[in-house]
Amino acid sequence: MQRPGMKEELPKQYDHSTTEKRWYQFWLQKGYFHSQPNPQRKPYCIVIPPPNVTGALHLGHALNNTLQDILIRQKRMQGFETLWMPGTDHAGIATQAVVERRLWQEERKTRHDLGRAALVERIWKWKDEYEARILDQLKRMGCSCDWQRTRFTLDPICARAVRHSFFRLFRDGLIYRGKRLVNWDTTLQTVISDDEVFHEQVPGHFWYFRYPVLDPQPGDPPYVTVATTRPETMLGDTAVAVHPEPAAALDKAERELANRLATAPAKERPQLEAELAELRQRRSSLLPLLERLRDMARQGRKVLLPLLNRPIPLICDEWAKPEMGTGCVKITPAHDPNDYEVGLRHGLPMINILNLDGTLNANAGPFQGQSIEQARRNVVAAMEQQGLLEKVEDRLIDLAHSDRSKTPIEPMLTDQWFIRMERLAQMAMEAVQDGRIKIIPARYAKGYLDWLAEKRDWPISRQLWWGHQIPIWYCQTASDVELQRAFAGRQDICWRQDQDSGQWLICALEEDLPEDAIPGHRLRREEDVLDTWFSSALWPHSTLGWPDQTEELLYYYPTSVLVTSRDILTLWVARMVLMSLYNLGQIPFYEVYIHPKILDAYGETMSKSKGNGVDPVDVMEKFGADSLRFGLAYLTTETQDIRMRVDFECPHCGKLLEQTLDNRTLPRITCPHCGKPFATQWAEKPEDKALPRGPVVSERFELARNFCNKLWNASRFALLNLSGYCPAPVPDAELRIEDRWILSRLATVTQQVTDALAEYRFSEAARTLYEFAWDEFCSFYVEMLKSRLQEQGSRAVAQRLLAHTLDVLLRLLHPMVPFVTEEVWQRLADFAPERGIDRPERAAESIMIAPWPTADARRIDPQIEAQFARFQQVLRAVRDVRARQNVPPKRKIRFLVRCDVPTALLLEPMAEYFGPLAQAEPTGWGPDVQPPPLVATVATAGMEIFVDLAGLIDLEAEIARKKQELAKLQSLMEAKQRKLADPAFLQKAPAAVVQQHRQSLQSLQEQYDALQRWLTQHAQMPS
RNA sequence: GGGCGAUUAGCUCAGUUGGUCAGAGCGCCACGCUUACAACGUGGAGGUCGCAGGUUCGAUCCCUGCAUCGCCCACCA
Repeated sequence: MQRPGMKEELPKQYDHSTTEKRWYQFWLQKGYFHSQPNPQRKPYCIVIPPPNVTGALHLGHALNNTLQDILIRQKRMQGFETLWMPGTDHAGIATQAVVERRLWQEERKTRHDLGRAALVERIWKWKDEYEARILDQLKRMGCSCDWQRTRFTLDPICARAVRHSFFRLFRDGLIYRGKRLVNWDTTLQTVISDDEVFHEQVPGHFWYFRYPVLDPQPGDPPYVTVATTRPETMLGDTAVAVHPEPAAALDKAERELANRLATAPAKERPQLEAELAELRQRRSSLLPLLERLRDMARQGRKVLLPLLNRPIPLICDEWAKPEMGTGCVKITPAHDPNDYEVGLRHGLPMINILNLDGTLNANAGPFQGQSIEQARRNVVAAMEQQGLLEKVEDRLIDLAHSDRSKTPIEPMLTDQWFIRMERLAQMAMEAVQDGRIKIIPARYAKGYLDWLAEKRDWPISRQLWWGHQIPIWYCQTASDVELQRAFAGRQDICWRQDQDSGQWLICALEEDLPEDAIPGHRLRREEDVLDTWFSSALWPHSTLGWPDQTEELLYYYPTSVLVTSRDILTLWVARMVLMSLYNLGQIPFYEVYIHPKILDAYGETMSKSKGNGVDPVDVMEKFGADSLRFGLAYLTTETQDIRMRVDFECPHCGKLLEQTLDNRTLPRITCPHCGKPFATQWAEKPEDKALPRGPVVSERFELARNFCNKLWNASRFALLNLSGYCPAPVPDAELRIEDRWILSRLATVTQQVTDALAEYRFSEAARTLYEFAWDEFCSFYVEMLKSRLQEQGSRAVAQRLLAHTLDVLLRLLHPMVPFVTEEVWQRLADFAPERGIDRPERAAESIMIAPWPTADARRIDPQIEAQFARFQQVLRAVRDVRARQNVPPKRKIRFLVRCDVPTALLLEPMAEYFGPLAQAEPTGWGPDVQPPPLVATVATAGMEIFVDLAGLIDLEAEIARKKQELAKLQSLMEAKQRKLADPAFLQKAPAAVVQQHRQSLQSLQEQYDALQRWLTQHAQMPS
């Protein structure tokens, strides 16, 4: 394919809209993104953290993928065989929930109305739509993924890896089925993992219930009081617990409190003292009762569970804390995690009172069929009616909610599948502990290790329809012999007896089993699907073709780095590590880079549901993809999250309106500037949707947009001045000071950027390039080339240097701003197809595949850089005087520099640049210059600059200013002198530092003297 | 309760193996459309680097405590 056509004229402003699509197509058609195993090169591979197909990408994804593309593009230029594996995640619960919600909103249907197959079909449609949108977003950002390899966690390749992993785990006894108390989401009707639960404080109550004592003996209390925040659970109570050693427990609590009090800061003391007093009070009032109850429990006494009139035992268990509540605790093993443990310890019945939809079941007796809320009210009312409600307290309750449906979690006893973590977690910990996997920044390793150290078994079954169905078939009736006969010689089938139910659990590797796989018996397939993280955990190797030993797997694995944000370090990263170690005996990646999170102006993470999410496409349409990318890289520092104020942009008048907590979820907003309404992402009603949409953008991308424009214009200057360019080596002898300076700086910057990217210091790389390109290349070098390009004699060399410097700069910038650099690269090729000042070579047909620059250490010249800094100092001083004295811009001024001979020798060759850069003309430099009578002076270290201001100067103002400066210098000098008079400093500080301070004082003294001279001289002059 | 991070100019944030590094962008002020760029140029104002101690010849940087904010994990009948 030919290079796509470019408009001949160069617009003054860089127009991203006309270039981005063109070059992306060009790259695609050239096949640059595609990677094949190539033994001649080293591999570099990143697997994308697959975005959920739940919805479109927001700025957090944009950041994640920008950083990956920067790494990938740089490594590609560095000559690695570079593969960026793209794909998306089916995100089981989240996606099904979104589709179900929409089904309900639009058609008032539940998933049961539709049935499994139809619902799954709908979700596939949703997936197709959003996957396309997501991939399009990535492409617009310029991501150089190998699209030919795009995967989806439910596609056949991933599904095969899931089946193989499950089969191996099951065969090895690492997967089991068991009754467990799980987090039940009554809305979605599925179990969710602890990690999908969030806690929220809600106002609630503390109800005190009385349970009558059965057959009270003399001295027994008539009833036992227990407190609860969930009254309805009493229907499932199977015991009341009291501490076995209440006195000892109270002593211990008291000791602990006293210890805390001893070390507590004054502020917390009153609080602690109050607690201590209360504890002592409680001891005297409650202890006899608790000890009595303890004795009763030991005797096997019972209480009567009201409403259901079920006798339940009093038991002794340490879970009942005498210092809390009433000192006694009701035990509901089937609906509370702690009670469940108690139930296991005491062999208590576990009575489930809930149906899957959150209504009460037959075990709830008269409350059957009621919702939890109804039952709660009715239970309380009934207890009150029977005189068994002692009191009610208001209280804030930390309630567990489902992250997916936002409904309160009900702990529920159900059959679930688990993975034993003991061994797997250990392996995953060791991989990080022994340094095989490096987590960057290192502080995140702790969270990873702590989480794994708990080694809690991983619940992997979900009662969903969208996902990988668990490849298990149940058979109740067959015998072991029949199984062996039916599956004789089949390596791909294994089975085990379920401990609880006694039925066979049969696992099949790749083929699904028919109902009649065992003659004379019926098999029933497990309906549950696997937790989404199960397939995500396989992502690095499943996408490369495992379980087959594909060429790709052998070549690219382990992958180079995983780039992600900290919140899924455990959920995803840890699980990838352990599954990879289990399946392949290899780590999945060498490094894990954790990048910052993007927060809104209020410090909240961005999410679509909050309404503060920003579509990167909005940002790109306004600022361009390069600006999005550069802006994000510029903000990616090691410690800070990225806080970003976002604004609505009115589609009518273009003005910005800050997004606030109040307006961010409105479906339509009326622009306060022009009074016209526009739609937001929340628009659903037809009349809202018909309005033009107001995109959400952030002014934090302006810096990057301006930078791209600056780069564009510097390039534009180059292109306008390269006609007649002729490549040739430039010998050192032909280099001028400014050339040696820019080449030295270029080499330094090359090294700095290369190092920064190697260590994931994106912000530093971006800042280094920003400053070099703007403050050095544009502000000085290009300015100084202007006159050289005008003159025939110097033009050719100047062109070679210009082309070369721009060429290197473009390559260094390309990973961050791929589009504008390619646009310039291509145009540059028209004038200067061969570039370089040592040995000019033909430039690559695309900057994407041009070699990454290497720092030429030979060019680094600190002396020249220091000398050039001198020149800049003089220039700044002259400009300063001009501005201060309000010298009209076109008026030329003259100046002298009093300095030593070496400095004068340096300044000499720069003389001609003071004209174009400062409208100034040097009339002499050296130790013996004679300043004219009326001058403005600037004294800097080692130099005194006199600007001739005859007829221009505002003497009064200048004198006032000088006096101020004098005072400032004086205080600086005094501080210095004090320091240099301090024997401790002289004795202990390194000699070099002392010397530095001496020089510094001397220089201050010179400046001071110069000012003094000027003041004495001008004080007598008539103004 | 445990852990992690932050606190620097009006705003958003860099920075430091502890010694002229107190910086950038935006905003503000003054002057300029000078033949790459007003999305620009030149110059300027603006900060006892959260507070209090400590270590050190020397602390914005290291240590301790405190305050405020954010995040993660655990947990409260």
